[in-house]
This record gives sequence, C-alpha cells and structure tokens, in this order.
Amino acid sequence: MTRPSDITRERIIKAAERLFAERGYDATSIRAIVAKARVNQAAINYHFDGKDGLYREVLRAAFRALTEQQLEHADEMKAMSREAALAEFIRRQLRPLLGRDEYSRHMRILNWETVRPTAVFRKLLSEEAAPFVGLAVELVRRFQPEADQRTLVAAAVWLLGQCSVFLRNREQLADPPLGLVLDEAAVEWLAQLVSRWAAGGLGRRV
Amino acid sequence: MTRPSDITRERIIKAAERLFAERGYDATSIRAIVAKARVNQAAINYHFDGKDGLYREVLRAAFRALTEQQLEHADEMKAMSREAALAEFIRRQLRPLLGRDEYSRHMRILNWETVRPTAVFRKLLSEEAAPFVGLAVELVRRFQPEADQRTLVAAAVWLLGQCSVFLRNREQLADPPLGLVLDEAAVEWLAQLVSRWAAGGLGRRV
DNA sequence: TTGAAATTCAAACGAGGGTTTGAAAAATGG
DNA sequence: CCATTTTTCAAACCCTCGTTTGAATTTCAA
Repeated sequence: MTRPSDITRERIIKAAERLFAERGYDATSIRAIVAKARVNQAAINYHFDGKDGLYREVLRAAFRALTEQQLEHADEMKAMSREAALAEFIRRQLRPLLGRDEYSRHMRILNWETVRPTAVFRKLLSEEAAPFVGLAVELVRRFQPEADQRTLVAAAVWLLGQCSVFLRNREQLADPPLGLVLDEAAVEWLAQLVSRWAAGGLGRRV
Repeated sequence: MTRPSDITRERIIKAAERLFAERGYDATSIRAIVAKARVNQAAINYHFDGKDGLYREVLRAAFRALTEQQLEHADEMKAMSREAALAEFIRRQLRPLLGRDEYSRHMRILNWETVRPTAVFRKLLSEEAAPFVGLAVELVRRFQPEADQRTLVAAAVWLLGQCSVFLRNREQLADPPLGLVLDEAAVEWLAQLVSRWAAGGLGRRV
C-alpha cells in the first residue's frame, strides 16, 4: 500500500538526494528541493521535520546503501588474491568519477561530509562505519599480516585517501596545470595505476 | 610608513585568515570577521570591496606563501636521495595535523577549496599552481623515469591525496571506529609510514 | 592651521534562508 | 455519506547574510 502522501515523501527524497550530492548541504536550499520535487515548500517540514531531518534521512540511506554494497562483495573478495581484491576495491571507489547513478550520488554525498562533518554524520560514522572500516583493515592486513592494529587503521585511511583525492578534485583534474581528462577508459587506466601503486606500497610480492 | 588605515587592513586580514581556515568561506560571516578584528562592519567593503575581495586577498597570500615555501626547498630536495626527498615532502604536507601556525592555516584554507572550488581559486590554480605541481611531478619522476607525462601527473595527484586524506579528516581520526590519536610523535610515525608506502608504490629499489 | 581627502561608524536595506501558520483540500474509516 | 484525520497550499514570519548609505571623524599635505 502506497499512500498518496508517500509519493510526496519519495519525490522529496529523490530530489534532495540529487541536489545534496551535487551541491552539498549548505548550498542546497529548501526552495530548490521543492521546486525540483514539485511539491509545496511546507511539505519538507511536515514530512521530515525540517531540512535537518530530511538530510538525516538522505544521509542514512546513502551510507547504508554504500556499506551494504561493499559488504555484499566482502565474501567474493576473500576468494580473490589480495592484489585482485585490492584492485576491485579501488575500482569500486573510483567508479563515481564517471557515473551519475545512484551509487555515485551516495558516494558524493558522503564526500561532502568529509570537509565539515555534520553532527548527524559523525554519529552515523561512529555507530555504523565499523564494518566498512573493518573491511578495509582486513584488506590491508592481507598485505601486512604482522602489523599492529594502529598501523592497519592508518593504512586503511591511507588507502581510502588515494581514491578520494581523485573523487574530490574531480572537476579540477581536467583544468591546467593537470589536464587529466577522465573518460571511461581513463578511469579504468587510473584504477589500475592506483591499484599497482597501493599494492606496491603495502608490500606486494612479485 | 604604516598608515593608520593599514592597521585596520591588517587586523581584518589576520582575523579573516583564521576564520576562513577554520570554517571555510561560506560559514564565515562578515560580522564574525569584524567582531574578531574589532573593526567596523563597513570596513571590509571599504578596504577590500566586499567579502569576495577579502577572500581573494587571503587566498592569494596563502597560496603564494605555500608554494614559495615548498619551492624554497626544491634545491635541497634535489640534493637528497629520492626516498629522503619524498619523506621530506610528505612530512611537510602532514605538518598541519598538529600546528596552529600560519603554515597550517594556509594549508587548511586551500583544503577547503578542494570541495567546492570558488572561481577565484580555480583561476589562481590554473595560473600559479604549475610550479608546485611541477615539483611533485619531478619528485615522482625520480621513481619512474620512464613514465609518460600523463602517468606522472596522476602519480603526483595520488601522492598529494595520501596526505590530504589525513589533513581533511583530521577531526574524525580520533573518533571511533578509527581511534587514531595524533600527537607529535604519532604524526612523525605517520609521516614515516606514508613515506614508506608511497615510495614502495612508486617502486623503491631496496 | 586649514581644507580636502581618506577613513570610520551606526544604521538601515534588500535578498535569501528555514520555518510557521491557518485555511483549503484530499484521504480515510465508520 | 459524513465526520475526522491527514495532507497540501499560499502566504507570511523572522532571522542572517552581504552590501549600501550618509554623516561624523581622522589623516595629511599644502
């Protein structure tokens, strides 16, 4: 049963997700959201108890979808060689460079948060990020089985940073002085480069 | 000769630099700046022709100071081994994790820009970043002398990403689920780790 | 010293933000 | 069908923002 009011909710969430992903929280106004969703301005307060509440909902959904998506592949990654698993992990991280799909939007929403994390996000992170971080830690542990936990956590963050720098500066990569134009082939090329470098850094045996 | 009005200018710039570094452009209001600088609100428009003009000035100064600071060490870095030069480069990048000095503030101001680059910044970057990028490219070229320019640029960005992920998420590193508390010793430890991993990825010969 | 220029100041302006309001409309259940 | 609740709607409210204004004050050279 989809009540008519659920349609409004859904339209708002969909529009908000796109706008938050594109412009971030601050630069997205309620008026822009309701215009895109074609609903009344008061609907956001009625259904979500304000802009904050709407954002909370969108953020939670994005975060959950992403971690679930990664955790789904956790098992098959265990079956691969560590180099292949690493390459797959990195390829998945770099995918939003191209796509405009839901996955890419989710990733971009989280990317905004890494600048000035909202309270909502910090709570979410400390409560629910453990499995995802665990995944990254397990991945690097296969390269450094003897390292202590602190080193492994640092390595996991380091690994994520190698992808996020490209994600975050996506729009400037093509400009001078860099001039890195990223079409589909180039993203694949980049993913392989980064995979090799990361594996090399963590101590690949050849 | 320091005219009295130069004092006002100076106070504004100093206050603005701190606030922009801490909160970013959007979240820093003119009223906050003039309160901190203890000058009249209209002074910003009088001296800098608006918030944009003030930001332009602060941004240019930060950018220039940073690139000059790195370029100053370009010569001595050439004299080091490539591993030592890389380690020095990374250590300099990670330094703002601790300090509240001018250098750290400059770095943080630029860090804000990598999320939603202002027009001012993009212009600055395309006009003046070339020497700095060149420095990073030369550094990675010592590890991969046979690589083409495109690969070297990607490697330079990759290298910067390994540092900036720690800078940017600085405040969340200590929270669960990461729990990386960074005092002075820990930053040095981290710099060495990252140096080793980066050198390994780029192909250090042992 | 004096008069023009530069600088400071308190106050207000207008635009845009999120939220509230109260009535109208639609949906729901008896 | 009716009475009640839920949902929509246009309008306004109130706040913060960057900027402007015009008079008062200070600076500085003649």
